[in-house]
Amino acid sequence: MPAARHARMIPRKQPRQARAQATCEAVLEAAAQLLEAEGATTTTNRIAARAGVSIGSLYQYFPTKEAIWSELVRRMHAQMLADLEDAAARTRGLSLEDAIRALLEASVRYHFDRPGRMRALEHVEHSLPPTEAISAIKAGTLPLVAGVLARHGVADPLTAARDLSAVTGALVDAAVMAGEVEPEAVLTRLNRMIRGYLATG
Amino acid sequence: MPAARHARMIPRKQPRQARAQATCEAVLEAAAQLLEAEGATTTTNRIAARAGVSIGSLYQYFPTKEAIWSELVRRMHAQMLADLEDAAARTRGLSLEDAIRALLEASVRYHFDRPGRMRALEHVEHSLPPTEAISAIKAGTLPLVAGVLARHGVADPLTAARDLSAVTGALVDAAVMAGEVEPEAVLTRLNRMIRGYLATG
DNA sequence: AAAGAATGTGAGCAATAGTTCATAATTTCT
DNA sequence: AGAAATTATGAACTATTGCTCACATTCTTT
Repeated sequence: MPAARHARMIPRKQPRQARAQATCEAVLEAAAQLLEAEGATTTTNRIAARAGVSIGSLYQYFPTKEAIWSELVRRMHAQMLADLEDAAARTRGLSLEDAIRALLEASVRYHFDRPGRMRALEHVEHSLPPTEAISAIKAGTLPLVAGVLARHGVADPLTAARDLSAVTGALVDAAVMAGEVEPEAVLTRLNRMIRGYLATG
Repeated sequence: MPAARHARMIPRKQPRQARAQATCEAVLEAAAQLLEAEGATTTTNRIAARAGVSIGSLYQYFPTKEAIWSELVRRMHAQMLADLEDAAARTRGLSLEDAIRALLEASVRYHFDRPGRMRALEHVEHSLPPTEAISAIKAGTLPLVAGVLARHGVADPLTAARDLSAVTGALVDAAVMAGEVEPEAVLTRLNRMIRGYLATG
């Protein structure tokens, strides 16, 4: 990580024209592709090149390389939260089992959608200074799941929600890495686990 | 990642005297501490400094920085395998439930021992070229667990072993990150999950 | 004690890659 | 059309850092 002389803390410009917006999106998409293919050590110059944009343009909208990863991570979590909110809204009146199945389906399908990208983003997130924008979103995800669980009488819903998300992510990752391509099979196994987890006594 | 001119592929020297062995150990311990504290971007010069050794000495025994991470990861997996073998040996004649409890206990306690270091090592492993030495150890871990499961009549023991290890690691990590300090509580929840997972029908 | 082997040292090389800035091109505004 | 604002460019600067090597020190052997 050479040179970071003056450490700019805020983005330089907000894109005002559609052209600038397109530049931002191109940078983000190129960054995501390179992150997945080469990891976080890919260079800003390579990102700009793949985006078909000059390195100067990149730095007009992203103050540092980390800011690019940060925005990608933020979007991932935002998308996930939206999907979960969507699923949670549909759980009214459902049995606990069906409610959980709905939440799981949203989560599992999301993980299965672009497993490589998801993994890579989760990976960079660990080596990123925690952003307010990201923390806010993540802070919303757990209570959302916990709320559904609580409404169905699950004890210690916050811990349960935490356990469930951890287990879901891990199982899907392991399955994908082992070459599984069928979300259904993973969902079935997950459901068995969670049924056991929630079984009282 | 500047300068890597001639890309040495084999270690330079094997330590022959006790003094050299101590140097190696000091480097590895310093590297582990710095990895946990600062991540994989910590510098070789810092590692040498903390080890109380000159940078030249470090490079006498480790051809590259990655080789240091690699050896740390190798040792982690070796230790884990040893613990699991130990536990597996004790499962003869036990019920499925007790056998799994024995394996889980070994795994959970290991994860709880130095959670930060474990997490950091698992993290670097992803960004490391797969070593033969490491692959060999990992290739032994799964069949070991699968063997115990198979002996107790579990269907698809390899998948089950994979699922169980993934879930165990994830649940412990999540619990530790959330501030839990009691292995027992995590073990209890894990056992409930796994009982559900293995329940037929 | 002397030779030879093993180990330790650290200033400095070489290359990388994050970031800037002076300038040009394009779009929007009046 | 002209002015002003926005956006794009990319050569180059420079801090960083993985790693080497010529030399000094310590240990082992005979």
